[in-house]
Amino acid sequence: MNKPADQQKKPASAVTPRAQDYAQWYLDVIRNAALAEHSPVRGCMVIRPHGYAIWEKMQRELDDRFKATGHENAYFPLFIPLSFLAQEEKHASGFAKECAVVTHHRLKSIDGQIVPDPESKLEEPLVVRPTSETIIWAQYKNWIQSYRDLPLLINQWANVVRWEMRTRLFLRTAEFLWQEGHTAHATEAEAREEVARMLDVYADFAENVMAVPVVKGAKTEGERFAGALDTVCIEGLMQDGKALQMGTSHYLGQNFSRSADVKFQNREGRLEYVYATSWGVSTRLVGALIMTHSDDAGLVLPPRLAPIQVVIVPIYKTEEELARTVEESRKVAAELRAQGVAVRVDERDGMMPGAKYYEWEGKGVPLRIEVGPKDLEKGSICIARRFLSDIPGETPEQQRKRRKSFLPRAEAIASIKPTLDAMQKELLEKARAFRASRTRVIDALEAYEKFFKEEGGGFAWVHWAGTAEQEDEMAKRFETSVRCIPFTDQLPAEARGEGKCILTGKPSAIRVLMSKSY
RNA sequence: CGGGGCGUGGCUCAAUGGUAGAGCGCUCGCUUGGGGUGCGAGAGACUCCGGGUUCAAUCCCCGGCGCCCCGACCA
Repeated sequence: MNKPADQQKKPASAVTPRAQDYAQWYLDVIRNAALAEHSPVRGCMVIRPHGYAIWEKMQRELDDRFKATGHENAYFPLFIPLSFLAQEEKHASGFAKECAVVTHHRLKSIDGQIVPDPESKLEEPLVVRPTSETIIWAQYKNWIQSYRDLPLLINQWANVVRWEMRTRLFLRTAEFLWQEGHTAHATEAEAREEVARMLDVYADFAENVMAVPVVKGAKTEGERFAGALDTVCIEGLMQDGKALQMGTSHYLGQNFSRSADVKFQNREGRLEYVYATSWGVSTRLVGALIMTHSDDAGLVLPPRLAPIQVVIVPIYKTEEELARTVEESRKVAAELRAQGVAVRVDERDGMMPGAKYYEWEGKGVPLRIEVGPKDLEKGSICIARRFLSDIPGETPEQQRKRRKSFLPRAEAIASIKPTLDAMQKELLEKARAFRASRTRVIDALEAYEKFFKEEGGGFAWVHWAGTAEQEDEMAKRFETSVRCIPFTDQLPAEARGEGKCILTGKPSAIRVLMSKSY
């Protein structure tokens, strides 16, 4: 059996599914599945059409939720004058090491070499936005005078640049796409409500759209956003046992309104600085999606994010059969589209059906319909699912058979939407079951070490009362960190209650989430 | 910025101190079609760059550049 070169060479992980190798297999999948690749510009990524289509679907789902919570979209400049960044001290030092800086505005040919024209040096360098707080708040100063102007609820879809030392496709690239919400409020309470509301939006999106279960909680001081008083986040668990921060929402207090001098006159007529929040998610979510659901056959996409939900493959021998099966395929496609299902008919000629199956499975299409001469005779349709929950001991061959079902035409078409909905739920359940199998409540360092060094790791609920230095110690010894201090309702029942810090033995009121992370 | 690995047709990789070969992909023809059809023909490479050793370097040595992986930094 001949296979394409990119699959002949199986990654080591397919043979030895060691957790550590597994992640690399997924990163490999990203490339092989033609979602994205690194661009010639160091550390940047090129998102290919199939990958971008997933991001577009994410955008639409998120944008609907932002609108539903009263937000509007706007756009602010890519370039930030250096002095703006210097205004908020902690913010500036937090981003200082990772900024791209524009210093000239013209090129010149000197001795055949194209170089920045020394004459064109900018008086003040411009920073390519690593995030937009400073430039947005410089605008808000003009937009906010009275309590009647508040709350100001704005979101921006944009690209940002962070010149990281080390990049990872989808998880950390020099340039990435994201959305950043920046809101202004009259009171602290209102701003804090906004912070919580948007985190809930993210959690809802992660679980119900991405089918990735998440833990909501607060960051420790060391992991907080530069310039924030409080950072809350959602944390997901990837299949290699590492945690991934999937979204953050920050309470900024009056830090940015003070440095940008944004005051409003309250009902009593007194001037006051406004209260700020910011929140964002990025194309990293596409990485999260892949690393949560993919299997050895390639991507697995939840139906709600699949750019193509159903692919129809006509099967034929003769010209005449080709005409008939293609015609029927198009009819079925039209009927499904009328129901709002995203369908693609794969009419490529000269390609074996099997080759098409492999390709679409690799790209994560949830359902495949096969329309062949036998179906036309019997008035039936063959439906094949991308995945099923595993039955222990089952061979791939057996599962392949189990994944296919032959139904009468009308019944088959009626079953598509319910099946997609069911698959969406199953995927979340599958991810939940995986997370549960890799989650431990741990009280002793020996068990902790064993969990992370021998058992593949995952989420550990442990009591913690250590200092920032002691967090570093845990990082050095076990490569783990405090992912978040969970909201109390996020703790599993067996992890509730007081106890003693796993490292210092000091009393602790609540367990925190510890894990290795990206 | 440290530690490791690798640079050979478009891709994935072989081989050899005497200037290269396969699979896939691509083009053409036939064949085939419910899980990666089969056959034939064809196009396509100054073996990353610079220097050294040698009668002779893609191979050995030194330097550079680039890429990948692992750490520190981070969404």
